[in-house]
Amino acid sequence: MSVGRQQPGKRAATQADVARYAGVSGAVVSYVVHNGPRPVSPETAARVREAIRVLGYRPNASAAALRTGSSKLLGLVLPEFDNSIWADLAVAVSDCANARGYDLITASSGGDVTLEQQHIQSLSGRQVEGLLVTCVEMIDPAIDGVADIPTVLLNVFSDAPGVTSIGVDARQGAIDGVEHLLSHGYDTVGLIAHRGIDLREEGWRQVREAPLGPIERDASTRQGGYDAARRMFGSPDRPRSVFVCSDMQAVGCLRALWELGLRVPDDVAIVSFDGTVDSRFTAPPLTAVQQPIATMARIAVDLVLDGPVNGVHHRVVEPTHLVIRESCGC
Amino acid sequence: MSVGRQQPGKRAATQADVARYAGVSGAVVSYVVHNGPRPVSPETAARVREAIRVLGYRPNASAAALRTGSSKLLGLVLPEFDNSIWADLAVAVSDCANARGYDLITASSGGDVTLEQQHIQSLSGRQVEGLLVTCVEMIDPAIDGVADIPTVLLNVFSDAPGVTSIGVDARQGAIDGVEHLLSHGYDTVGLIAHRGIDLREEGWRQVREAPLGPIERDASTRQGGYDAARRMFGSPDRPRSVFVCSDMQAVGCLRALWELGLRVPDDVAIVSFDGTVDSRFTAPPLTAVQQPIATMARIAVDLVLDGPVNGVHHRVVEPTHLVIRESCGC
DNA sequence: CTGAAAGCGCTTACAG
DNA sequence: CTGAAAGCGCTTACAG
Repeated sequence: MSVGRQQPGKRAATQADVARYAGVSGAVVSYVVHNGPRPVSPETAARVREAIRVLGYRPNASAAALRTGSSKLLGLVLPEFDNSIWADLAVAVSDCANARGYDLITASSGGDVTLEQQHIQSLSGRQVEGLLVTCVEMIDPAIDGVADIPTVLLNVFSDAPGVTSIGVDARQGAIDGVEHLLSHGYDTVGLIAHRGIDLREEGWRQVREAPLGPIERDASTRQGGYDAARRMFGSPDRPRSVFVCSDMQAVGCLRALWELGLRVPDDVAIVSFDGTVDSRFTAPPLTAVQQPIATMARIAVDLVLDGPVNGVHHRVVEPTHLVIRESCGC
Repeated sequence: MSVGRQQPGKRAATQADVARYAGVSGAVVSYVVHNGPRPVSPETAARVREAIRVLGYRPNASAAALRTGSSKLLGLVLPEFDNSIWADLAVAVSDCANARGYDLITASSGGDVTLEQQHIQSLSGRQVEGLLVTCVEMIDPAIDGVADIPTVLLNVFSDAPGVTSIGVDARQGAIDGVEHLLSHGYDTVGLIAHRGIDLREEGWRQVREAPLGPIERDASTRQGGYDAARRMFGSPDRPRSVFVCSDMQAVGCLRALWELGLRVPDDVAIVSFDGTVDSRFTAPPLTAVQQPIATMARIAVDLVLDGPVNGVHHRVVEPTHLVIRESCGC
């Protein structure tokens, strides 16, 4: 059984071990591992490859990184993991990174600016070649002090000079979602919002002069959406429809409505924001303003790797896309 | 504005830069950064700290890793990310790692054994000090060849000598879930299972001599659960209750039942396996056999870091815990 | 086509 | 309490 061969304390083979075994110099080992930059005769290359196989040699990435200054590592900092939108982003970024030969270190700040700052410092110490940061706060001082690392802010709308950011037009997305509900003839559109400032909330306010309905703010979690919905729909003057600022909150909202015996979309119509896989499998499936996560991930990775990034104000805004499912009553 | 200070091309400060600025040797810089192992006078230390601050010095982790042989990096390989149970595991492992001063590189194999193998090789090249692997196959040859890295298999039930693994008693968990349904007096208990061999399926079979109900196998995703449920509950001889082998599949199943106009638990009672946060916020919330993910993550991290691990057959089995919610009809 | 050697940025005995 | 120096394992001009 192959796994049985695991033994404790075995020292990893080095380039020098391979060179000795194959009777060549370390340089040649490097040449065959990287297929260059100098040519190697087929016979020698074969001997080296055999030695690599026999000794189980894997080049020490730290040594290579130190020598070349290239760690082949990207860093991703997220507010939290327990939210499909960030989990989706992590997957998408990881895939893009891998496709370009990079590994990804992901760190979650739990919404704590201090922790976020620590992670960024730690990642920069690891000489990551690019840093993707989804800030806890709109513009975050933590990205300061890592000026030597190409950084892009994700899902944040910074107009600061010298900062590159990418995100959707959340205000317009919210407007699209709210107007879709209005187009169904619902007289009121409540809002379940995040805590803190949010362009989605601004979008909702902007659709009409007068408020469209009640607003409840809570955490961007299932529980937050649940609590907000219990408050909003527990009273008799509940709105006829609601725009929810994240899929996570919408999942909690759906659960609250179910408990209250309110049917979706018959009693309450819902449109949510994010369009993660969660929104496709609720009952009923959620009509949602979809963020193009995969596209944003790809652009962000390309940006940090191919720049220009730092010191350049570059602001990529991707459009959202309303996906009609059943929760809106279409 | 602090972020405005980002400039392109700035070279990161090195230990030598700090030493020069503070008028000390590199050794002293190292001593104050690590608070040892040699003492430094308070005045000198203060000067060094000032230099570090001014120059924005962050020690090069690659150089330190190369010198000490300790990368302070852990590796986690998962089948896929788009499943709450793995996302939860990634969070839990990341937290444990961070608490011990380690960063985590997470790689997802997408269920592909070749890709899994590549990731393991890549991670081992990065000199990760521990490797946590959730195998695509029950016992995986890919963990071979990295004998110098402490490795533990997660959520896998290997009796192979020389392999350390940790997971729940899935067979017993399934038995508990199925028996709970039977205790409600339901005459049939269907099974929505994973593809491939699965101890949960064995547990379900083991409860009675005769089959308890129909079985449908599909992917461990929301879509897989949805498809399986459509097949199982689309026919008139549908079971009165069902045990679903993962929360993801249960979410899809709930959606299918909703489409078919079947109420939970009145028409169909459900118990699922995993107990992730998803199971708490479905409508109705799912009674579930809960895996102690945080506990397993902690034990796994402690094992790879404090061993003994490789070459030792050590098999940690954690109990599951049935969490009663509403989908079972209690 | 191949080898000897420098140097990436650290940490840590060793000497003072 | 501090410094000079070796060496971790690579990659890459440079010389042959």
